[in-house]
Amino acid sequence: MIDNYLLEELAVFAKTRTLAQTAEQLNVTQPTVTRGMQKLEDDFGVRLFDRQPNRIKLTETGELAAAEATKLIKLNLEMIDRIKKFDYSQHSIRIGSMIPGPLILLNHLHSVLPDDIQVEKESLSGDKIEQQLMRNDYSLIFSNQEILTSEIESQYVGTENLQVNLDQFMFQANQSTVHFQELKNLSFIVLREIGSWRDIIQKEIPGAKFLYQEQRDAFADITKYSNFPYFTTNLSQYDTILLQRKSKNDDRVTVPIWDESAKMVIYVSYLTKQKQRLTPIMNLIRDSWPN
Amino acid sequence: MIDNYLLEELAVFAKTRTLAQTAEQLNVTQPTVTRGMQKLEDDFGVRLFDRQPNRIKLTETGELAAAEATKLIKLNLEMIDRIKKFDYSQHSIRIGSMIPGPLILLNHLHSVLPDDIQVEKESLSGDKIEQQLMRNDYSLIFSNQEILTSEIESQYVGTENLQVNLDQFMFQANQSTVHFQELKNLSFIVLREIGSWRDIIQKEIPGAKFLYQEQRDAFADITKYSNFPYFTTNLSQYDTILLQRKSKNDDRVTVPIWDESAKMVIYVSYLTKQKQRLTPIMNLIRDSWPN
DNA sequence: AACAATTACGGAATCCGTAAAAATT
DNA sequence: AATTTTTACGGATTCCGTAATTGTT
Repeated sequence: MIDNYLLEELAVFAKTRTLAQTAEQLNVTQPTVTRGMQKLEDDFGVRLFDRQPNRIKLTETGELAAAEATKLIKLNLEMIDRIKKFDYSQHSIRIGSMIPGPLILLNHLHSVLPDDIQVEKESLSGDKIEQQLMRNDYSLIFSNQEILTSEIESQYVGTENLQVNLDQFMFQANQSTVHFQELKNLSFIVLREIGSWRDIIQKEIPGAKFLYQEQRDAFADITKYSNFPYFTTNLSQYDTILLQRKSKNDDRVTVPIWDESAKMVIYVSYLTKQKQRLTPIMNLIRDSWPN
Repeated sequence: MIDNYLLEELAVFAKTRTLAQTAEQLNVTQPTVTRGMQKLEDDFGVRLFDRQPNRIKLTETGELAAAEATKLIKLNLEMIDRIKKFDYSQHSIRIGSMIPGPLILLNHLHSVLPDDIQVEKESLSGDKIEQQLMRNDYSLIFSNQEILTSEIESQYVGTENLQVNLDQFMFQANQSTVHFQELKNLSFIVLREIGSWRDIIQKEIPGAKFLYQEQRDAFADITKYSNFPYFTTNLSQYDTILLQRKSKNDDRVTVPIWDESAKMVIYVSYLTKQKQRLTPIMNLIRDSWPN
């Protein structure tokens, strides 16, 4: 078997093409790399380099070896990552979500959550839920997808309903519910990270304009000093930042949106192997869900 | 990155389940393995073992790490093998064949073959020609298959014709040619390693019996002291062992078999990348082919 | 003159084996 | 009593950096 530090030197050399730069990139001296490549040839029992007094280059075999070495190093690092993440998943629970709603609820439940498990929350993008579970990036992922594979399953946790907050003097604000159609051609302030909701509002409201805002506090400010409508959901009642804003004078009226596409069924997905350990927290969330 | 010798210790421990046996299997002492596994945990930054004063076992994370380690070691060894074989294929030519005919011709050409390339000959079984070329197990493989992939191609080299050697007093021996049908219910002596020919004679000659012989010299003896018919081909004229036998009194008559299935079209397959280097020897063989 | 690779030498880090200890079966 | 793991200590190997050499551009 061949030592990894030699494979790494070879892999770097294949990029830099000189021993000096290889040494620099690895924070060692040139003689170290020289000896390393000599040892590598000795270990392989094969010529890997064409040597001239002032120049060294890979043979064809050397090129192949370098390519293989690069792969092996990558695999080694990926293995370490897999193991660390698996270990982490054994005593902690990382929770991700494709939409912000469940994370708001989790923040609200923070004090009730068990102490022995550490809960982290993060917003996900892309539809790589399966991969992220399989890689132990997360133990629980909330989304509007129900997943069932040989190693993954999902549970229903609740429904999230979109609401729009309208200035009290707008005529739509006097209704008990509203349809997307009735919001057409309006301009809205929207937080950038709202996951799957973004596609929905863009698709369903004709002629609407959206002012996307990255930062949450800036978003709060803009809503305060303007009368643009903005969106919330039935989970927003647990949003502490939003509650602080509400307490100050927000003259908007919250109106539920009645369309089917404004109702999102939320599932939580997880590795079936971990079901037992995750059941309590999933039950807690489902039980705490509004309505 | 994690050193391979530690991964190997872990992989072996996962099999033996005790540090003592691990040490024995690796030809080191127990303390070495103890320290190794401690260092491994330290390098990973993760608990891999449940330890009791007299007992040590893998945690779940440890089991995963051991499985991954086993894979990585295997990949490392396979890589070394690949590189050695590739290197060998750069300055030597290994030649394999699915049928013995071309190898007989090659033996005969031995003195004419270039000296700077070393030619080895071996009989192959199975239909893994592509794999064996891709792995650089062989540079040239003779068979009755024409292969064309993105990296492999084949060339026609000649046709091998089956003949049967019959006792001169048998009525079929008086014909200039013979059909498989006319050989029905006879018993033949056959060398075990005749590759694709075996299926053909078994299929085409009704009610025939075959006395298979492993060793070539024993085969020669049996033919000498019996009058069972046996098979040759148009390439057998270059078979030195067979020629020696012929010179002594073999009263058999060689009769070509006329069926289409007794004519085998022979191709040589190789990596397209190596075409240029292999062309001379392929031309030599094709030019030396009888007829 | 500047640069790249190699060699020589001494030091430092790592890895290993022996011996001994601790605890279990 | 025998087995298994662990610790302590000293030695040996290996690996590295500095300095100097060779040869090229």
